[in-house]
Amino acid sequence: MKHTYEYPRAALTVDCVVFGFDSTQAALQVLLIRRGLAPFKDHWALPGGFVRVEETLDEAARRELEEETNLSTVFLEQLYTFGTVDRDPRERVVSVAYYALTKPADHTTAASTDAAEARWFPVSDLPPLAFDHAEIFATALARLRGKLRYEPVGFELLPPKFTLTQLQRLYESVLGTPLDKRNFRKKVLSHDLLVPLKETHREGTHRPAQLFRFDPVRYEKLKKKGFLFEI
Amino acid sequence: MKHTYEYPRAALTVDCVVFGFDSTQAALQVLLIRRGLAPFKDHWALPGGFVRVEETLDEAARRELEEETNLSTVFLEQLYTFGTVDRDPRERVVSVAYYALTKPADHTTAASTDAAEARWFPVSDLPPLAFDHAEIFATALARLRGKLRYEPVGFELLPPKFTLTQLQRLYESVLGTPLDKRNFRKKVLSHDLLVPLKETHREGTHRPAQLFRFDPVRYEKLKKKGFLFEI
DNA sequence: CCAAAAGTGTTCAGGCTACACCCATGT
DNA sequence: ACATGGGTGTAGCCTGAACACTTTTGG
Repeated sequence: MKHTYEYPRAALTVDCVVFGFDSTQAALQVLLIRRGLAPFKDHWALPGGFVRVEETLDEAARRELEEETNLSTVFLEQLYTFGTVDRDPRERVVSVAYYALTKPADHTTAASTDAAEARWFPVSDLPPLAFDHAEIFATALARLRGKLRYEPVGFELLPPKFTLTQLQRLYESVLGTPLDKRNFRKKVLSHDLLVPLKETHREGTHRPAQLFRFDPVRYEKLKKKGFLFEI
Repeated sequence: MKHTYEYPRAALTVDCVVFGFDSTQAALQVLLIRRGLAPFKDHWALPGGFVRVEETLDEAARRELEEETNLSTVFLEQLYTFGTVDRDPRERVVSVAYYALTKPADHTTAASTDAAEARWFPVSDLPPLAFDHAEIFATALARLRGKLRYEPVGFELLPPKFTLTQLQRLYESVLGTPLDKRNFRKKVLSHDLLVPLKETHREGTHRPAQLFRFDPVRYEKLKKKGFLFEI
């Protein structure tokens, strides 16, 4: 069935910048898919696709994420809308970009899916991207950096149980600067949002590390009182 | 001429939240237009309209602003894209919202224009708005509050020459809290971004106030060195 | 001389930075 | 016993908050 309008209309898509964190390599990563069709056939691109007329933008982003990368229940937030006229060579396409944060547990399921090839790349070493996806990615990374400083989103990138060193490595690789161990620990613990568990993380030939979990309930309470995370 | 597509497409619009500041009343204001057509006929709404297929989103926002309110050369930044399915009763409409900051000099020209009636309203006393424009406005105000704390955008709302008291009143009415006069002056002057002029602002029966201007060149230099405004 | 807003410094407390050593474990 | 990362405290500095009086003008 065809659809006819008085004036020409832009096509509307969503694109997602999906971040993941590899604790063993202490590297921030992005999920890309390889395009099977022209234009930019065989190039790497952000997962995304057309917005259906009966779904919201958020729903479209979540649907595409699930279809293309098999990820669900991730942190997802709208980023920016890209609307230069020639960003797609075929026709006018306006894209609402989102960024997503995923926990490592979801990673394995992510790669093993769908028709298109999906792969994690370290943000420090990305392949050339299709369309204006490099610009979208840069915007997302800048946003993640800003967000991480003021809101506790870092936990979205770690497993439910994590060590303070893992958290510090995450902050360091996102912000791109080394942080002082003692000051970092003092600061994050001072917020009283991390609950120490009765377990430890043992790995390698050294003292085991205390495991913590993030307390989202307590965070919601603090937020209502006009609280800033600030690290 | 008709335009036909394989799948139904959402219409794409831009809407602008235009802020102004009335120094004499120390009140933050928003520019609204009265709708001449259904739906929401005679309701107040944000200025905005359809995005043409050959113009970028930024261009569309600027064009609508000029057509509907006769404002040009204002600070304009993309805010958020609103895409719930039923936000427009007629059909699916996705709206890219912008917010704009205008200097008082532009205000007079703003009201006296175009077919539709345009008026400034204090943000503390808005009429009911059409569509989901109340939500868009709330998002814009929150964004302006955040932005003002970290970037020197306040000057976009003041005339080129202004007094420190005017600047303080602006901050107070946007942030919604009274500020300490001495601390405020110390802080803003410490950034070294305000240039004292050889003129004073005389008004009423009291000591005249020093006039300042903002130094955007110096700001650009500082910004490159990773500087934060922070007030 | 009175009313009204402009302009100006100091003190105190709390947070940020810098910094070095002992602890628990596996081999 | 040694190698490896885990874990801890303090002192100086700087920044933010609180706070009251003098100055300049017009009427």
